[in-house]
Amino acid sequence: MRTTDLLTVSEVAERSGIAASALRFYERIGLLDAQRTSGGQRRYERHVLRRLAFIRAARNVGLSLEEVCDALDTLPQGRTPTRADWTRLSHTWRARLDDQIRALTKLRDGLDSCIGCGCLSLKRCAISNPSDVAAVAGAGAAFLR
Amino acid sequence: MRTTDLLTVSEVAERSGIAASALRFYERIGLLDAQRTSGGQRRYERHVLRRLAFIRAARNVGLSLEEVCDALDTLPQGRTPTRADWTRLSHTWRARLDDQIRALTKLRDGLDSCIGCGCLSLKRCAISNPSDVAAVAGAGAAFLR
DNA sequence: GTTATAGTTGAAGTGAACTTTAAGTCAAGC
DNA sequence: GCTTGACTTAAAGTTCACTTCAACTATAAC
Repeated sequence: MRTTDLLTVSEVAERSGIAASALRFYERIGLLDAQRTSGGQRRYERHVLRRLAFIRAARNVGLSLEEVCDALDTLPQGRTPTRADWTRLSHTWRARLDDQIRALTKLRDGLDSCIGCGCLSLKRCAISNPSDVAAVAGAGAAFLR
Repeated sequence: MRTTDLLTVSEVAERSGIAASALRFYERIGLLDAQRTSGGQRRYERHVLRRLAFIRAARNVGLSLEEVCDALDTLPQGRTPTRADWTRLSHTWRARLDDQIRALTKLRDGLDSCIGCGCLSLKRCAISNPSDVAAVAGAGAAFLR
């Protein structure tokens, strides 16, 4: 095994928990960079692990890869993000999480009252009225697949 | 406009908020039934609106169409579901909603502590550790698209 | 130097949940 | 009875986020 400060694709895959094929895919859509050996193999700097953790966290929060791209584009290229950078970015997530939690809670409470009243009238029922949830869904984001 | 007790596909689409193409799709996968006119056009009974409200609510809660099929298959065919039927079904949803709310809340609180501590160490951070969320994601369900 | 393992590419495939298209048919109002 | 708008079908297309494939090449350990 090599002992440089650079990581191979399978090392990054294992450490990040993201499949090698996904790493190549991310590179193709411009979400991830890699150096190359003389033979053309990828070698990753360690900071990609943080970037990947960021990407995964963002995906968990319901952002699409496109949104992650946009978010990361607002970060300074090359330097480690400052606390201010991080705070700015995380505000988006925070708001999103709050919205999702609110919508789900409302859905749950609506469900409770349905059970409680036995109304069976789904079309008037809170749970079947998805306006709040729809507002949260945003532009085509897939959440928690 | 006709004045029978049956609804056309576009009427159902408008009242349910589900596109006509989706209604045809649902019929193809066995999720929805329709009578036919002598000429072959679909005519829906009014109770499909409740079924569709159910389907939409289930989708909002994160169930896949396959799961919705399974859920609806546990309901008695033909008769209006009783309160017991409804309670049984909604238990699944309730548990799911609780799980999702818990996971999202944990994620949000982890994010708060990241901002608070300025750690920037995403890989050790609660928000980048998706174990709880992953557990909620289930079998390929798309949530809040 | 040989060999096993890990890596490379572009292109095609996957699956969920639909939507769109094309070519034609039906129903309602006048 | 004719026109207009709504309806029908099967098949192909779409989007997202990847994965799989086939054919080939590089690297590391011995």
